[in-house]
Amino acid sequence: MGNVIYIDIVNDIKSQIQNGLLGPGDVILPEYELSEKYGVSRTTLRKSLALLVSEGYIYTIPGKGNYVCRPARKKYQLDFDEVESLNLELEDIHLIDVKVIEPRKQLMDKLKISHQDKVIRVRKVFQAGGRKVEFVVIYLPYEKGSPIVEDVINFANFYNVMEKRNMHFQVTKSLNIQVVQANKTLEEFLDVDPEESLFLVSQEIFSADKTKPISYNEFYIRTDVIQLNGETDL
Amino acid sequence: MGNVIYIDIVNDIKSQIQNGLLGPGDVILPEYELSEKYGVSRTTLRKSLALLVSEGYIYTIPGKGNYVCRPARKKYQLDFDEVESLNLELEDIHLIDVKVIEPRKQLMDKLKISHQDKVIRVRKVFQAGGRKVEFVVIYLPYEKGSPIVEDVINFANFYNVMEKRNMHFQVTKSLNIQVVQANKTLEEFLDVDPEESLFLVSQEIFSADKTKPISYNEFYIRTDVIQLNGETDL
DNA sequence: TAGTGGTCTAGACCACTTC
DNA sequence: AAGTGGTCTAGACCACTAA
Repeated sequence: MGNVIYIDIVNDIKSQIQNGLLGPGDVILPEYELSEKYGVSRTTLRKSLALLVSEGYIYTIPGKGNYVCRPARKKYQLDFDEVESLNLELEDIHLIDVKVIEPRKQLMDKLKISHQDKVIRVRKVFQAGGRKVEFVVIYLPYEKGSPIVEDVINFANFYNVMEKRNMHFQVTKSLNIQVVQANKTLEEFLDVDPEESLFLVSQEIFSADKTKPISYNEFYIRTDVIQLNGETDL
Repeated sequence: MGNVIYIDIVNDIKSQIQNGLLGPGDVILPEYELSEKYGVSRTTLRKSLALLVSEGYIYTIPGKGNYVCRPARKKYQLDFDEVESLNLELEDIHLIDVKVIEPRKQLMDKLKISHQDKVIRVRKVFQAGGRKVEFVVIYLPYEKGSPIVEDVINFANFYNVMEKRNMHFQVTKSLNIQVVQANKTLEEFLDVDPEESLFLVSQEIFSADKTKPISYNEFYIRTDVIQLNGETDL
């Protein structure tokens, strides 16, 4: 009984779903009947339905009708940033090396490049709390004279690179989170014990249309300096 | 140049933002001016703006105007389910015990209960690939005669409990992901080596309005049987 | 062919911000 | 008081689905 009609309608339909009055897969009354039932215009009624769709309660099949979704809420909003997700304040970023390398199979796959193409590899170590906490490897497809490499070297995270270059919202990113055992490289650059467990977050950055890979990154993080949080989104 | 006007407008404004023609914090033209500029009704124009808001490109201040967001895309859509996120097919669920316990401080905090309240603790072990891979601890506020306990015991994940009880979309959940060292309990029930690293996913389940805690759960998972994936959402 | 959702209009009234 | 976004209407035409 708020003062906004379309919200009232949303809540009414929600409660019908929650009470089991409307079960998963059921068809909802057609829009014009609903608009009559609630005594509102079809436009307003459709605004309510749009909200219910965006919140995952119903889905629409054009030409057929609106249907109740089955409950499937496994989605969480996760926040990850290679710098800001650390529990400690970053004290230093040390550049290990920048090298043009020949890609291995896995990398060729990730960056969608061929055997002849070259890749720029940037490796860094982040220091916090008086010790090395994160080992970062950034892979970029090699393009002659591309100025982005310098930015990647100089800035802590890709967000800053984007901001500097005025790249707004042009990328999509994906993450893979796992735990791996330290290898020789990690022992050397991160000062960890042999076979110590480390968080490995692999990140792929694409152009907005998901066709052109921009970068593939690996973040090896000490397990005691990071925890990730997620929340269901409405 | 599609055949849907409001999508064209969305793309036009998007490209203005991406080209830097519209910078973060800038005010967009007022709605009635935009509707004139594009030659559409204000209703249609507003549909475009609503889309841009939901995709994180702009935000609105009522009575003032629409503003361009600063780029801040650290959000990922993460999928987690205590059963389906495993790399292996689940073979067996073994119930260890069900016990009414007195809550410690941390648990009192999580479940928002007092010192006198009791808590039901359910512990299970999941088996896959011929070995124990996941140790599950479920905490529920004790309510006399609550039938939910039985469901929690019998079903593999909370999703199934919800489905059986016709609880549709009534909860919000949050996750915390970290890596912990095995303790005596884990050594015993999960057959892991002393101090072996384990994924720990802590899950809080609330009522939809986030006021009433329904359950607090801990999932200890062998690091080699799980990896989590996230993707930026548009 | 009838029913459904998808798009769009032209205009109305309101609440809030700013001056 | 003027300008802004928020809500709502009553109707139109279209594309798709199903019988």
